[in-house]
Amino acid sequence: MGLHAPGAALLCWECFRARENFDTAARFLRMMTQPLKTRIDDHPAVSQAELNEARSLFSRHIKSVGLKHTTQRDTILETFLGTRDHLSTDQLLQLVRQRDARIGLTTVYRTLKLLRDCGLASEVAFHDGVVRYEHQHKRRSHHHMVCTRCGASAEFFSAEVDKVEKEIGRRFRYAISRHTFQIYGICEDCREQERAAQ
Amino acid sequence: MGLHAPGAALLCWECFRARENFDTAARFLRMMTQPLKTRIDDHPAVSQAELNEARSLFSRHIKSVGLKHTTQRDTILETFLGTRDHLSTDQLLQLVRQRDARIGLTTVYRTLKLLRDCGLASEVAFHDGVVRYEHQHKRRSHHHMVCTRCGASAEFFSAEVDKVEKEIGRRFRYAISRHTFQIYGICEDCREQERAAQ
DNA sequence: GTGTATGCAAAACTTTTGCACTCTA
DNA sequence: TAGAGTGCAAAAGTTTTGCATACAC
Repeated sequence: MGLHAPGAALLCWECFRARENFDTAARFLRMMTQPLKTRIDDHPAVSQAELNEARSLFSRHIKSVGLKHTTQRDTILETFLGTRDHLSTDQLLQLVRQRDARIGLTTVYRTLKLLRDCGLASEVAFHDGVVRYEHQHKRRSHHHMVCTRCGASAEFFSAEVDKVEKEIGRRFRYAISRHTFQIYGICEDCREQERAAQ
Repeated sequence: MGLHAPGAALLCWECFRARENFDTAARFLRMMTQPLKTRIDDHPAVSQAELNEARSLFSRHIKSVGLKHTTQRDTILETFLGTRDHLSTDQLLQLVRQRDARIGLTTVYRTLKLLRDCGLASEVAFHDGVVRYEHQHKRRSHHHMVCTRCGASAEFFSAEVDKVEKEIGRRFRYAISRHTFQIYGICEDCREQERAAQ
């Protein structure tokens, strides 16, 4: 959620309401008073073996397109694989800098695109103005259920959806590379808070 | 596709390749030499009756949140309903200005959000950095098949996907509002052009 | 040594906001 | 006529680019 005027959070309800419609104001206040929940998934921590495999996949890709191996790219790959959330580039930068404070934002942007190109990362759009990435190495096909109030996201799996994907590709004669399936709604916790607040 | 340096298209192949990896360069050149294809759907032109219905729905929404009816909002609604594509705010602005040249970008942004809030428009993200809108009035639930080379998009329908949506909502106890399901791939035409170019 | 990678600062681009003025109800 | 809407210009926020320097092969 791009927050263009951070000071706005300090406005009182009436002033805020005066500028925005009721819904927007209410949504914003709720957002400001709740921490962003983390991702729910079935994804275990990445093992040493998997890390090595990912590293060699990355190396191969880098060589195949005539680029070079660097310590920064390695650090970024490792940090990325160590996460479980859907990360914005900036969030990843913060984590990367805990390992090497001199790595720049641009490098993270460029490396994430490389990771995307070789299939280790995939972009997820949650309709809030920022591109997020999740790692994709050896993960099974999955989809997202997103709460539009608190930002919680849960993953789910569905053989039907995977079947539909193949079928539609065949029907339209597309060579399919990937899909994104997000369901948006309001989670139980948020609905309860809402009920309690009334 | 946000094109940050329009001059880049004038670079010769070697210079461009020197700066980007092969894939990026190739994709960019293809993109620059092909017109964006339009949307394929089952959506007939909006009838006068539907237009009136949409207008009254919009009016009701506007009143219910304490806002006011204006000619600009009317013009934008009508223009929007007259389209069939997935429009960026800027594209819609161009169309709107054919009817009234004095309407500003900001108003279009604000009005699209109102239309989204009352369910007449929905946001579609095709992973290219711009938010697009499509109109949603009386449309049946549908999903998108997108070509990542030429930008063509086709709609498809699937009872299974709709069933999965309900089922997942129940399982996670979410109150579902909407979903987005996009399948990405390369269409037959682009694959043929690619084969021919080799 | 040649050419790619990096990091900074600046630019590009989309979206939001502040404000003076206009219009709706 | 009070309060909301509009359009412009400026700001905010994300992503990309230019360039001098550092590094990999």
